[in-house]
Amino acid sequence: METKSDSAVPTIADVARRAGVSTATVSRCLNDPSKVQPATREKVQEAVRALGYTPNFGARALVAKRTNTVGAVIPTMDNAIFARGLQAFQEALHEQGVTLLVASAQYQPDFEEEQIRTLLARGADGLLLIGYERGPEIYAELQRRGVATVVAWAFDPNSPLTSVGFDNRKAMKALAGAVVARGHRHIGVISAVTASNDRARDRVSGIKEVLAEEGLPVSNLRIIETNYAIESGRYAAAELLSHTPRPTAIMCGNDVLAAGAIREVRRMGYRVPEDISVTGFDDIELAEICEPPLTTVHVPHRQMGHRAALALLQMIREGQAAPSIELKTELRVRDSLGPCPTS
Amino acid sequence: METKSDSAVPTIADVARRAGVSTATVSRCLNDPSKVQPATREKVQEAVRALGYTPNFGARALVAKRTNTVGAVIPTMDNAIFARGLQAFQEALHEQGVTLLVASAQYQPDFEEEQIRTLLARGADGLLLIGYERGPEIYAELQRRGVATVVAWAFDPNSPLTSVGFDNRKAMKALAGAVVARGHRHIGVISAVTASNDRARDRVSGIKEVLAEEGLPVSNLRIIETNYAIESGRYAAAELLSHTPRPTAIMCGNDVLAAGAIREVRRMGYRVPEDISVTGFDDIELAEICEPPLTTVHVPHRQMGHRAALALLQMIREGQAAPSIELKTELRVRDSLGPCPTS
DNA sequence: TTGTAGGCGTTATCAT
DNA sequence: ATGATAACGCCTACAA
Repeated sequence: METKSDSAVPTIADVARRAGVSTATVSRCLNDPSKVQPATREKVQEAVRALGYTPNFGARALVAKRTNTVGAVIPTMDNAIFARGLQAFQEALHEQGVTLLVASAQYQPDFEEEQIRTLLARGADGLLLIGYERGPEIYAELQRRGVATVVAWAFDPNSPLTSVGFDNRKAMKALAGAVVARGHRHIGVISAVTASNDRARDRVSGIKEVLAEEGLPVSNLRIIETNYAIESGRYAAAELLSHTPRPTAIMCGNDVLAAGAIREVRRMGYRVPEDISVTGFDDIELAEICEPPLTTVHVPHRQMGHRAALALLQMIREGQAAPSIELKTELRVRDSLGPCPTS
Repeated sequence: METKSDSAVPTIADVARRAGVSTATVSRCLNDPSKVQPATREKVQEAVRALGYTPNFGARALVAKRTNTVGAVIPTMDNAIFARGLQAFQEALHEQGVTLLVASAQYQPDFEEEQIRTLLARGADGLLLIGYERGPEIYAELQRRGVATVVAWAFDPNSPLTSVGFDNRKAMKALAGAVVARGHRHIGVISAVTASNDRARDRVSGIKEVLAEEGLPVSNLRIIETNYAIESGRYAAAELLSHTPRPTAIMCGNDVLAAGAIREVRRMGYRVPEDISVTGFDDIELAEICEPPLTTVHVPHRQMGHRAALALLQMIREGQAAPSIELKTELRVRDSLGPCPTS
């Protein structure tokens, strides 16, 4: 048998009792200290401290509308691609007293839906999602709940959803242009699985478009889809190089795949970039420590996270959509890209 | 003026009304379907679907004891060190219908405390923490709340807290032993900031102990503390190599730092490992794609995450501490470590 | 098997 | 400036 207040989690009532005031006063003390006299405020704060009281979040969320929490559902935590942007996102939120809760969807659409619902049920005031691609029911649900939502890592001016990101297709086009300009005609592509991944799909489209514009047949492209991992990049590279005609350039959907590809290409005895050029996407730290350093598309991850946070906070406060923001990516031409070897 | 049920978030009452039953029946349907007749169950489920009803988490947490949520507070999301283990942790939880919420503490003790409280306030049934080092008040709070807690990435058989991890000191001793055995006498160390980071401190201790056992003066060690980033590894390496006597081996607190160090060492014109040996810690994917591949300590990240999840779930269910689990690390000797050049 | 009703901890609306 | 009290949405005895 336990007495109620014995070593249990204190409630606002315990604090009120100890401070000799009403629960309402305690509540005011916590939420708007200016509405209570310094003397009583002192008493309450002392009681709070002594008891180690923390407001029950559930109860608070039940009656208030705000939870000061936003959720982010990212495809994976397994590599650094989303880490930098998310870090900046969190920093900006924290400055405004908002807590970030992160859930990973492991690149599985139905799992992502589940995670979104989880965050919603927990009263997230806003949501950060990666890319546009998901079922319409989810969007309907978000709208019905009036949950502020920002899409990042993608940009679509025609979508009703606010996005803070960049045009993946355009970015990859620029890179593919640089590759083709160096004489490469047969290009291997290592992409993420494009089903239910609009970013990956857009990037591949960008490459295809460049080839089309150059009057090159799509058959000059050999595309392998795989999951994001260094090992996958190695396997894919090995396979690409076993084909005839052998590609002289391998364009990868991100830097992680590219790092694996470079490694494998060299292991097989080819030189980079003299024999084979390799490119990445994202410009994470890894890109610079590759040997040779990776030619890639620089994505302003921190800026993206920061501005996404500001947009989301604004939407939460004002209760209406904020304008989308297109961020510019930049080509980073490093040593992994060279001219096509004359065969 | 809005009608209450108009396009708002549905409550259990809405579902009950639509299904023509009481709220209690709906609740039972959701929590223990076997306690309600198939016919009514059908009606309720149809209403749930039609309305797109999701139970309000706050309300549920308020009255029930379980939230089926566990939280993890990790030092950073910025690199892949914790990613793999966390991924496995999440997978194991998800299999049991438990949701993982992640918060990052950015290697700041007070921020970590804040994040822990946030998770607690949100009713997390259990917590995964990294390392032992934090204030006693937090532990008191955890105990008072009866929140199941598991410490990972560290192992201390003497702590009352359950840990699922490995002995950082011992692991690094093994590696340092291998370095010294190859004749290295002057060793540079690039460590994470050891203040409030027991793992980093233990690793450095491991190196010191080996030197002591070999009868080498501690002054043969030159230690630089820095944050975890590839760039930091580069700067630190540059500084280490500018000292006299120049170290012949650089031991790093993790693979990320080591990758940066290798890059810089080579950029400065030294060969690895002929002139300078470099070692890492963790054995993340990066270790294998380094040039040359990194000698490092292999940490069974996925196993650690998996077993931490099982231990935590067990503690939540049984309401008492589970035994700690020590995982074995393994030396991975790759090309970045070579014999000390005879000077 | 199903319905009724009380209470979980908090905030907000009224009084005082 | 402070206190009483009615919600908030859900679960769970207890009743029927």
